[in-house]
Amino acid sequence: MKKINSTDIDLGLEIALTVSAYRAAGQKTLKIHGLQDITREQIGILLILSLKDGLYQTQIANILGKDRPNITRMIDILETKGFIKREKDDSNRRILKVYLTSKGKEKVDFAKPLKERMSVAQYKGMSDEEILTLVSLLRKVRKNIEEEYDINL
Amino acid sequence: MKKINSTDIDLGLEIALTVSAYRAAGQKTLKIHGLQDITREQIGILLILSLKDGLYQTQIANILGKDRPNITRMIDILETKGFIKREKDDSNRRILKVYLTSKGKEKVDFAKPLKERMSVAQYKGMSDEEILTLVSLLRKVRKNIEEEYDINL
DNA sequence: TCTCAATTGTTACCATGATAACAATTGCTA
DNA sequence: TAGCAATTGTTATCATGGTAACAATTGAGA
Repeated sequence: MKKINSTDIDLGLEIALTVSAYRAAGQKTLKIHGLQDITREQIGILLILSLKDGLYQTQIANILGKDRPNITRMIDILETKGFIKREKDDSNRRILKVYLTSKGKEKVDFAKPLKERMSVAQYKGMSDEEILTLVSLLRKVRKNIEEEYDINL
Repeated sequence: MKKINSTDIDLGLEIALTVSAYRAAGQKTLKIHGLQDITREQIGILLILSLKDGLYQTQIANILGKDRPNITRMIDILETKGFIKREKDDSNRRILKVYLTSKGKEKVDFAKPLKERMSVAQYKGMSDEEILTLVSLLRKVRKNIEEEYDINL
């Protein structure tokens, strides 16, 4: 039983390392299943659209916590590859609504079980209560930082 | 009181959003304090070296969970800006040991209190036990993923 | 000793994270 | 209604995340 002192912990680093693990796992999964034509981040966009098609770019950016320039770039790539299409909205000509194509729907159907596997694996040996505790504490830390530094993501 | 179901949570997204908050807070802090000549990630390297000077690049990469190409690039930048210097090691001519310059030490001395402020702020309203629980659960998730996907960071 | 695999740092390449600045559009308000 | 601020998407720029491939070096084993 190792004893940890909370002041010895670099929580930011711990979280960054966890993100690295997710990324590595995601990329390995894509490679194993032959999904070389798309990235983990791009699939994130397709997954969002599979839940709610026709979101416009800023909405996608907000959901995923990314900037608009990033979304523009990724959507460019996804459109070039034929996974999504952009459509102008007559009621507000500033926005571009984004829709999955049939090719995009196929891709997301293929990818969903892979994500599901990770969802299950990450919680191995953890109770439902522990999971909720983890998320709750994580959100608290995030809220603390956002308030202290006046950040609105 | 909102009731959350663990299957409704996208933990990967939660963690990614938390990282975004850290990044935004860090960058905002750097800007406010006029540290426009360096980034949060670069300061991370300086901080590591302030704890243990003379590490070689792969060691730094392992500590920070980054790839060697990334470290090469960042060290290039830090060396160009005069914050660190590389030195060959005669006992092993493959490695390059990295040392803080006096300019680098100044920078890290300036940055340390800023990091300290974030360390305190992030835990606002949390008990020591909660902090340890959070880290413990976070590490468990990371370990689960690393084992399931055979990842060695 | 010779050979070959592993390690270290590098380069090249692509995708993402982030900021600043811009045009087009919308909407508030004086 | 005229003007101006806010919103949306885009472009350009720099830094980081990640992979593949490479040269130099090291080290272990035949």
